[in-house]
Amino acid sequence: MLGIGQLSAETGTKVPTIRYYEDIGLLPEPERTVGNQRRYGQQQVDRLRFIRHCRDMGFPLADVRALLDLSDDPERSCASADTIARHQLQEVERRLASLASLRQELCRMIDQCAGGTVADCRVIESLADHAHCIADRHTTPAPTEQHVEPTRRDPA
Amino acid sequence: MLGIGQLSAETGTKVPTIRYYEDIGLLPEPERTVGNQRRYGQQQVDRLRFIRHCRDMGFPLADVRALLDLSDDPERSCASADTIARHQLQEVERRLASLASLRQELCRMIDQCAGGTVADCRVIESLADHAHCIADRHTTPAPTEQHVEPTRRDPA
DNA sequence: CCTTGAACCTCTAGTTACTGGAGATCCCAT
DNA sequence: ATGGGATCTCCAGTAACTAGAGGTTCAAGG
Repeated sequence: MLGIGQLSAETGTKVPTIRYYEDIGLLPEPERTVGNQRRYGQQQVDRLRFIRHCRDMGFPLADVRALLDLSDDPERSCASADTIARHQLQEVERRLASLASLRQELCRMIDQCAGGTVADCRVIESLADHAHCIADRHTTPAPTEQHVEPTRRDPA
Repeated sequence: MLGIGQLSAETGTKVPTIRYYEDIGLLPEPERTVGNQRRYGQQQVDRLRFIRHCRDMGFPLADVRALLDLSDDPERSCASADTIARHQLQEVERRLASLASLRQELCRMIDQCAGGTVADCRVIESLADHAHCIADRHTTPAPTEQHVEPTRRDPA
């Protein structure tokens, strides 16, 4: 049986995060010592690792929850798991595309900056230059997108 | 002079967002009608467009604030604008790289799923399979990274 | 056996960048 | 004068944690 600190070290999850997962019902309430401290068994360790791996893959917690439900019931068809994963892949590809074009614009911006004062700085100027994005904006009613992936830690 | 709704339409910014920018001091308090309603002039329109464009480029609001300060004072050197932009570019490239590898893993996961029940689903299995990420985790103390870009709306 | 200090407990509040709703008020056209 | 849409303020909620205060508990050393 591990204490919360050990579980934290074992899975690379911060202690408050573990308690947070418990709060929102992703992790079941663990056993406690007489002194009210949490003790975790192997099952919990595995479950938390599953969660973390999902998060590393960019799945939002709602998806993680769905995937956990699925994995809790091995008899069910895995079709939904597949669907969730495919959806996530699409999401990732969408983001890749948008980041790529963003990169381009940033590069262009930076390349054009010759130094000097703000008055003739291309970076500022091209940020102030908006014609195209306004046009885009008005031609596309834009189904507002919300979800963002947290890149929660930096394994660099 | 525009009302807040017109400004909203003009810049593709939701009305509450405009008020929010005012609250946090990105937009100055506008004039008001006798009836206490906001009226905006061209300057404000430009400023809001600048902000939106920055946001579209993925700059966090703190950076937007810095860029606005710079553009308010055209005599200053544009070096800091350049620095901010370069930093943002790095950030974007970091994210691109991480998304690309994520994409790979998702693809691999999905390709291996042959259907059937959860018991032999590769998606679930490979999410449960954690050996490598744990290893990674322990070799890199990881300066926890925080900031996340919100991709605030979807011009797709 | 007792003490000390690290690890643990709960609870609250803060982060980023908005978004949504309630309930009241205003503006403009008919 | 009136009706309805736009606007006002304020409060709360979103995702996914993170941080701090102030108080216990555990394990090792003396």
